[in-house]
Amino acid sequence: MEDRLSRVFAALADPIRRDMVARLAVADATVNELAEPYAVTVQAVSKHLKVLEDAGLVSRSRQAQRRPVHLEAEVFDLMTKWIERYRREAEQRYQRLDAVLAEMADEQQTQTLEEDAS
Amino acid sequence: MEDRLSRVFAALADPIRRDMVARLAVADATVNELAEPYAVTVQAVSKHLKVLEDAGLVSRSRQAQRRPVHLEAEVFDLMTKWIERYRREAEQRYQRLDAVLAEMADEQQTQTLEEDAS
DNA sequence: GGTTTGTTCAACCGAAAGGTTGAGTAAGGA
DNA sequence: TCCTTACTCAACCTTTCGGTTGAACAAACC
Repeated sequence: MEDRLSRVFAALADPIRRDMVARLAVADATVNELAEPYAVTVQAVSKHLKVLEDAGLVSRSRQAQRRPVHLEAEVFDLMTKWIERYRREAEQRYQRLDAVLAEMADEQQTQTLEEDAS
Repeated sequence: MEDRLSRVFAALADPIRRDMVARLAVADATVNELAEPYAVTVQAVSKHLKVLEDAGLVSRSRQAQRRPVHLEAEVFDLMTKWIERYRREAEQRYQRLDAVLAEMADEQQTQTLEEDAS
């Protein structure tokens, strides 16, 4: 799974990682702060952060022994663009189908009216 | 990974599945049609489709022996909403930081001007 | 210099993911 | 009825994932 988009989607497929992203949207946090609410070891959280970092979703600086984690909002654009593109196509197709069905209904009604008239 | 959002993100973390979604955005297709371009067996593609179906991204009907696959565009909203929510928060926070930095720069300049005046 | 705090690295484990082959089912066509 | 087409199920294999424990490193603190 080497490509960027795959890494980003995979990173957000985990509930703990999504929750960390949600919390990081509010404020930067250290590894220990992030680990606190979850029923897993701090090492596990450290691994989760590596996944998020490899996906480009977060960056880490250094502050004494602490490694504050910061959310990188730009990466979200990648996903949004991908999603919106295909959703739009699919919706347009759906609307075309609706149009075709409406046209067929119209024709049907015209036929019925002609029958009534005869 | 029982929750809906996790299943959707996980489903789209695979390049083959993302490509299938891209093609299904253009037109419905059967399992064999979908399998054709990839260097994997049709059974593997069948498994991929099950993943997409469990995530609610596609639905399947029946047409003689064929099982046409159809893209369900609504599920994309779930993801988009999630992404946009946290991106917006993170961006606002970034802009607040910008404002603080700008303010600090202003104060710095004011101080410099005062020093110049004295 | 030794200890505490914050974090990562390494080795391991069980479960799930993504692939295979081979057999089974379901429905049209000869 | 038999054959072919379209697809799924079952069993298996290998790699990755998410977790663990235990040790190591890095920087403050006493």
